[in-house]
Amino acid sequence: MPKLGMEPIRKAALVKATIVEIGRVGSLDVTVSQIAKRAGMSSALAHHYFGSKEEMFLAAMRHILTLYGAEVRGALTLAHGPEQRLHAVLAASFSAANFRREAVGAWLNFWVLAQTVPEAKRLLAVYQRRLRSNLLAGLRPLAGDRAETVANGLGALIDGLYLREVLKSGAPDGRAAVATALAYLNSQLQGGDA
Amino acid sequence: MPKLGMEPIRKAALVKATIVEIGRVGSLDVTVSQIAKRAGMSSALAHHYFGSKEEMFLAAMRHILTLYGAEVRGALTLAHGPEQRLHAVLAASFSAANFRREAVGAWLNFWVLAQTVPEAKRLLAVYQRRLRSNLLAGLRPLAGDRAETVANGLGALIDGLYLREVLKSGAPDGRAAVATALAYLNSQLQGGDA
DNA sequence: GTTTTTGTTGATTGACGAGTCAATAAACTT
DNA sequence: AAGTTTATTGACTCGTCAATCAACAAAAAC
Repeated sequence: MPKLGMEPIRKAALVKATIVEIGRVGSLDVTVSQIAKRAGMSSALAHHYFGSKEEMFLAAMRHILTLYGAEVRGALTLAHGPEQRLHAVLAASFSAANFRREAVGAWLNFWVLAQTVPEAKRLLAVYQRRLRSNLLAGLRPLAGDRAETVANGLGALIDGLYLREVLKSGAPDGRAAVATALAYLNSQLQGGDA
Repeated sequence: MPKLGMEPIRKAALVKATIVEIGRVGSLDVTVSQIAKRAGMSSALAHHYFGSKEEMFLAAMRHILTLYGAEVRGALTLAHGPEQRLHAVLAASFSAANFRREAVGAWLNFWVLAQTVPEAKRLLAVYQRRLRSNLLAGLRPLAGDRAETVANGLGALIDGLYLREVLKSGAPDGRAAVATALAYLNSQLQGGDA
């Protein structure tokens, strides 16, 4: 009973399942069969649509980055003025969605993947450039020619805070992370060159 | 020709080989045979001494953390006064040794491992506590009751800067990372609560 | 209405890998 | 010297898994 036009549906289901399985197992040691089963199809079909497991990983990574980008963009449309825009970026970075098991597993493992798979490294670079550009847009009116420096530090701080929240024992606390990042921001904006 | 007392020698060689192989492959997808071969013995012997691959990973992680701890301690003995002590911690965190392929592979993969292996998470927690305590010792004389807050941010910033240096395309630049961290520090110390 | 395209899977291939075991040998113990 | 402990490995077990293939089915095209 082959309904036509299944390809996008199947692919979307596989991408979703890939992310869920990576989160469940906590590593890239997931089998195509596991993924396919969760997506409700045979492993042969998964190979049919993606060709290889690595392609599935990369598609999953693209999806994660797309989701994050959409969240940031959504938050930005509601923000007025540089301060609010910066706050929106921070809030999106530490949103509950990013602390779900699937997202955490995806991010940590994609960092590992970026070491060896050039396309993964490229995708991460795209994300970092976008984050940087968003930060700069908010920072330039506030920090002038120091905007670049502050953006560098703030970008790294975001990643570092995320890592800590994710690896610590209790439940992650996005609000605390936002507060720490804002404290950094304020002191950089006040202090001048220091 | 079994010389006695081989156990510590073999174990040390295996730990070293484990770290090198993880760095070479860029993931935990290394086989015991690869590790054993690099350490100059049969895979059976590796199993004889460690029992399982996971034990090898954990021993390697302990070793990496020990090395890092030693480097920090070494830098601290030469430092006089809070400022120098803080600088020593930063310099040790972004030393050339930590940017070698093996160390990078180890850290990234241990973060992943910490998601699912409790002992790995415990070891990382130990490292973070030590880093925090070292930072606090330097910060308390300078920041008073804000030392805790600053230490939190600085610890996260260190991890984040490391991640960025490691994932970026060119050669990592430890000096720039130290500079960024110092800028954070100075503005936090000047600005007060902001 | 036959050929082509799209969807789908069970079965298979070919390879690899963690962990075990039996066997060998040298050193220490008594 | 007989027995025990330590060192060491080749061969093996048992399992897994990515990727391929042959085959079947339905829709679309011609």
